Amino acid sequence: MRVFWLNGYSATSMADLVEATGSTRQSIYGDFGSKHGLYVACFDTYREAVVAPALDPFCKAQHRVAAIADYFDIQIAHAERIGLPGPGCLVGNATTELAAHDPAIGALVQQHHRRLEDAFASALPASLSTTRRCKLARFLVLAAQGLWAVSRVTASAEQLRAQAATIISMLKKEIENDA
Amino acid sequence: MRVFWLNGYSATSMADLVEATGSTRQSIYGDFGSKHGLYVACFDTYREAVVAPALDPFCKAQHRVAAIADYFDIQIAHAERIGLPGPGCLVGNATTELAAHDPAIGALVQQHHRRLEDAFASALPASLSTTRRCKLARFLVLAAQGLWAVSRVTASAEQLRAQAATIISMLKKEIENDA
DNA sequence: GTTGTATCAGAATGATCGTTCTGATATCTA
DNA sequence: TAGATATCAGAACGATCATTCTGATACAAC
Repeated sequence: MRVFWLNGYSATSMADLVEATGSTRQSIYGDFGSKHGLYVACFDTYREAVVAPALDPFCKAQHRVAAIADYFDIQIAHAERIGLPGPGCLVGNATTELAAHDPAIGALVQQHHRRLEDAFASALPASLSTTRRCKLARFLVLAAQGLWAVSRVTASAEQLRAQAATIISMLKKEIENDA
Repeated sequence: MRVFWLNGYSATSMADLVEATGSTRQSIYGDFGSKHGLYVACFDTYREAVVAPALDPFCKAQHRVAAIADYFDIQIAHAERIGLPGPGCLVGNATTELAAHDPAIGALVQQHHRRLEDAFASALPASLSTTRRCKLARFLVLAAQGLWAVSRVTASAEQLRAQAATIISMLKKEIENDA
């Protein structure tokens, strides 16, 4: 997963995957059928191991805008730990590299966006209308994608934090204005 | 350029390029030296043929926030004309696919970001402080990247326009708040 | 008309790709 | 211990990759 995440699908060879997993070609083909099958499995793993924990706070406490700020903070801290410029978001990378040409991946990406959007929407104040919450949540999904893209070219975690702060600050102003 | 733009670097073969250009292998290698050389040349062409015209209004009239809205509108209209889901932004695609592994491309991407940031900053009101304008301009670069990423998975130009409208609306609220 | 120079399509090249096959080694069952 | 079953490293496969080479064709100048 880490290799796909960092290098993308096309630039990753089967030899890279064998080396990175410490497994064998035979086992990989036995378990996943093909390079593409392994990629899809990595996509699932990413969802469970990276996305789900990050979205967990959104389920536990609703209507808590701070959860959104936490989400960005945690993701940036994670990127910083891995090293910047970093791999960004596996789904974000798949969006630009594969989504248009691979319907299966395209569907997974859209599903991920919906999930992220729902999580963001649930964190927004109950006082806002559903359509309003939806609109802001969509904006946050877009902002998140932009942030991971930037994280692939910048070495500065501080810049990412500043960007996230701007996003959150703008969001709060929107909410205040609606109230 | 169009082939690289749509399919990315790795997924584009020399055969694809020969077919798309109507040229010959020999000519391509004679003029650009390698696939990579051609890609860099396409990057330059993209800058001149796509980015420069889009940024032109920013040079002509400064401190005009409407220029930012126009920028998004024009780019979305262009994407709609090409067909959605579309190729997004060549630079944005290069950011996720190549920037981390190819220093030359990484530098070009950063340079593009700076140029975009400067353009956005120049459109913001003179009443704002330089640091404030810089911060908002950086946000807009991030938002633009997010928007082109979304444009690679959505078939709806209307959704893109709605997203752009949200961004502009938030920006205006920020500006009002600062005044 | 002949010679020199581009330009051309397409074959050749070595490398690498994803995928499969081949035995050898290890692990388990009885 | 004997036999069946996984698991292993690595060779082999055809396809495709970027790149180079080969002649043939078209056009230039003299």
